[in-house]
Amino acid sequence: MRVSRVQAEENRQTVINVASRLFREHGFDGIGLKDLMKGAGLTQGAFYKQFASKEDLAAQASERALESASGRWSAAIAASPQDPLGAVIAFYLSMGHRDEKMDGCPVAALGSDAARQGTDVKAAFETGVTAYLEMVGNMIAGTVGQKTDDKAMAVLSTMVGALLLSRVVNDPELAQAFLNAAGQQVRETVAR
Amino acid sequence: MRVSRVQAEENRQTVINVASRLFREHGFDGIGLKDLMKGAGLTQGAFYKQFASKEDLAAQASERALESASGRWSAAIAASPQDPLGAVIAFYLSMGHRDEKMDGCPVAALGSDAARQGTDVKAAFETGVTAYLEMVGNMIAGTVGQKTDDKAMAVLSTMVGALLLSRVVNDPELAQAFLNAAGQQVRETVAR
DNA sequence: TGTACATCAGTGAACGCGCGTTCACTGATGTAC
DNA sequence: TGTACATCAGTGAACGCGCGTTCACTGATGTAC
Repeated sequence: MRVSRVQAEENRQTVINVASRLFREHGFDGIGLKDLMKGAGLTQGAFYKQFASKEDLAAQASERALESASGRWSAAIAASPQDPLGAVIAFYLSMGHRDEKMDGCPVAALGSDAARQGTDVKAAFETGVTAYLEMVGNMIAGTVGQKTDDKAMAVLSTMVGALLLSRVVNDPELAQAFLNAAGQQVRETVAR
Repeated sequence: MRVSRVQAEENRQTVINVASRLFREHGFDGIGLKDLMKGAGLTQGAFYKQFASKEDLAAQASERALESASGRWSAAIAASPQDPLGAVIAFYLSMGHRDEKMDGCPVAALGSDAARQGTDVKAAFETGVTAYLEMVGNMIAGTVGQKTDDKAMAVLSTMVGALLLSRVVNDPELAQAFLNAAGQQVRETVAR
């Protein structure tokens, strides 16, 4: 039956939020519309009243996931003004983050998938990644030497790569070693 | 009809080789057994005479992809004994590599997917990644300071992350900037 | 070496299933007067 | 403010399709003598 406009918009946002988590956990191809809608307390038939296609939702969910991840970075930075880099490293390069894809970095969780998607999904990632870069750039600004932008891109690359590598191996010790080595290099890069 | 044992083994290897390329291009969930077998000149019915399941093939194809990628590294290193690092950076952190997933690094192409797979696929990645690390470690051995293992892990993380990031954005200039920034940082890390 | 027979890699159709998408219908919401 | 009607978010079944897997069958290969 019909539902108020406010309720409909709320439902729409819930679907996007749920999808941003379930896509990160199972991949774009690893979860169907039926389960995505069920996660939001709706049935699959309602899907096409809100979204043009599954790929449309994938793009909006990617955007949401990246916003949410940005929020975690800025919260960590704001909470530790004396050592923002340490705070970011502590949550991003942790075994907890490795084992929790659903609420973690979308680039590590969905990067390989996103590379195969269309322009809209990549646009969402591009916007999100640019926001990450700005945040990282602000965090490390003031250091001398090499351009801040380059440093920010290198730092982000190292952190994303280490998290991804930590997830594709079984051995927790090797996973931890990647996270540690990346944290050390990031500190050195920023201090350089 | 029946085929000689030699031919059967040859067919099996062809399927693994084809799968190692098509999985990298489309993801584990993005291509079906019918197309994988067709790529090897066979029909889908023959699949279960050679493999226990699709996941079994995924594990073997992952192993093959990582071996093939390792071969490219060692070839680049062997071809440029005066500047092995430069040779590795030149092919790995290039727009050509960004645009060619099928023959490229399996960690960037399938890492997010592999993180969701079972123990066998991750074991293949772990073995391959360990081989990568040994090669990188040998390449940068002799440098002073921080442990070689840590440097190798940091270098690999940076390169994988930069390639992945270069692929999730639409803008070729931003993609190129990630590759450049990563190359620069890798050189500095190794020289440190 | 030659013959008879068992083996089994490969074929192609079929299985049940879940996918993304469409659609007729429902009934509360929103609008017009 | 109250009434009549149009709108449309959500339901649940159905669509065609391709998926991973199974299976009866084929006929060349490999083996036993």
